[in-house]
Amino acid sequence: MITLCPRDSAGPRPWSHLVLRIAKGASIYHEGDLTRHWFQVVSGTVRTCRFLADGHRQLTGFYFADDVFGVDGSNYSEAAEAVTDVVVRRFPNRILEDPPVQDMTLRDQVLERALEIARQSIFLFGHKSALSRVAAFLIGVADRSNALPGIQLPMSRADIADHLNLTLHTVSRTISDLARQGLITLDGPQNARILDLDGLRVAAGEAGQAFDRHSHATSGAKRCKSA
Amino acid sequence: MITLCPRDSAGPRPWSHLVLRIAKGASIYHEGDLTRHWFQVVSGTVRTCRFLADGHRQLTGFYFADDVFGVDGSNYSEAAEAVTDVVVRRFPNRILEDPPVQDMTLRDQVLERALEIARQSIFLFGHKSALSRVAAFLIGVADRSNALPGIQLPMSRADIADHLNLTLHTVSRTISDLARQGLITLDGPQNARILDLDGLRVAAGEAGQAFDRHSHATSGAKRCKSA
DNA sequence: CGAAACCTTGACTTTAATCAAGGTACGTGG
DNA sequence: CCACGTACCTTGATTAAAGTCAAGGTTTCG
Repeated sequence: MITLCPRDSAGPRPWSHLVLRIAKGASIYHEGDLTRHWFQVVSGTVRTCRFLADGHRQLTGFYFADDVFGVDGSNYSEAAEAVTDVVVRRFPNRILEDPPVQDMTLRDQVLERALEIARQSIFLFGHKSALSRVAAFLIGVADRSNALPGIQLPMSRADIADHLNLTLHTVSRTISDLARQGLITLDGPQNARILDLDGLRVAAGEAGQAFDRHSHATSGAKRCKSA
Repeated sequence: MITLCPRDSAGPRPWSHLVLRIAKGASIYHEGDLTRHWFQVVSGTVRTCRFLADGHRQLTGFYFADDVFGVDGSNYSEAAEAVTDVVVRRFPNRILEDPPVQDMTLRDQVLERALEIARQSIFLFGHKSALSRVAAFLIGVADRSNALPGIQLPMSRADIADHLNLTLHTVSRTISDLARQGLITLDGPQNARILDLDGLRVAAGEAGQAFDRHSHATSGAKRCKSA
């Protein structure tokens, strides 16, 4: 976890930031806006999204407590919106651009975290079926919260669908299926609990137990001729 | 573009690196290996990939001349393989970890570029149909090469398929369709040319001409309550 | 208490995957 | 130089999966 709050640090130069409250559904910034700030979630859930010409919406990420978002080039390549009522810390972009004081690694930490989150999103799309994609999503959300085996799903089915490139119908059906199979249990639409994590991993195609990743004689990929 | 080659710089501390030649199909590093180095493509094409438990292969990116790859945490989260015969520069990871000399921005530049490439991969998956996904892929490859309107496709149809989460059949059919529609023309499987870029953008669902991205009254996203 | 927003499920349609066959280009060895 | 084998690409027919259309249920909030 990245510790960004200057209140808790003994460093010589506290970073000034604003704490903002944003209502559920409100926009935090738009795609194309100048990147004057970046943000860290204090509480609640944020989504980043883009709109395609055909009207489709793509959710590129969900951000929970302590997650950082809004790190981008000169203009935001995606919008950010509040999934729930949200409290965020807003940092001026400048503190990422300042010459290093002694914590030159701040920008690096933030970039690394952003890259890690982006890679997780990419990995989601390696999953072929709706079942495996939803299962992988649930595992991912569970991993990032500290309430295991509980899973909080503050976002709507439509949000999940636009994140996984499925329809809300398929998402709903698939979650119901997972519950029917006994891998999870639902206590209302926003509140799930994992009953069988290994089973869920198998459903996600990510191996529940031991798995030799070198055993795949997949077409074309000649292995072990390392440089 | 990131200028990394110390030979061309007047800086006081040239970064030592090895130039490596890697044969087509050979592995450069494996998923899980310690990240002792990162790389920059000199010539040829590299792919990064992961294997899922069900045997599926996921290609998380293609890297062309000047692109940087292999920037990761303590262990590589994906393997890298040579799509063609390849020449790369290999840099010791250490030079990213050194305390800043005066070019403290090197790591930042590399991370930013990696993040940008990762985001482009994510955006690919915002596309619903096989047609729009393939079209977006072709545009992306064309953008990154400087041979417009030509498109070099050094990777196989299977590679493209595993990158777009489609089958090689669907990729092949879709490329044929695009040619039949007159948006591109093929001169052998690895060599395409864009005939109608706007048409291709429309096929990709990314708007060929003017497009008001604020006109979408998409469900749930209340806009313009900016913080 | 009524309306709105969201979730679930069923019936049918569309899309891409699978199964299958054949074609083309390239490299190797006779 | 040609014949063969291999790897890769294309296309057609069929099947499976997800999308679409439609209806009804639940929760929340005014």
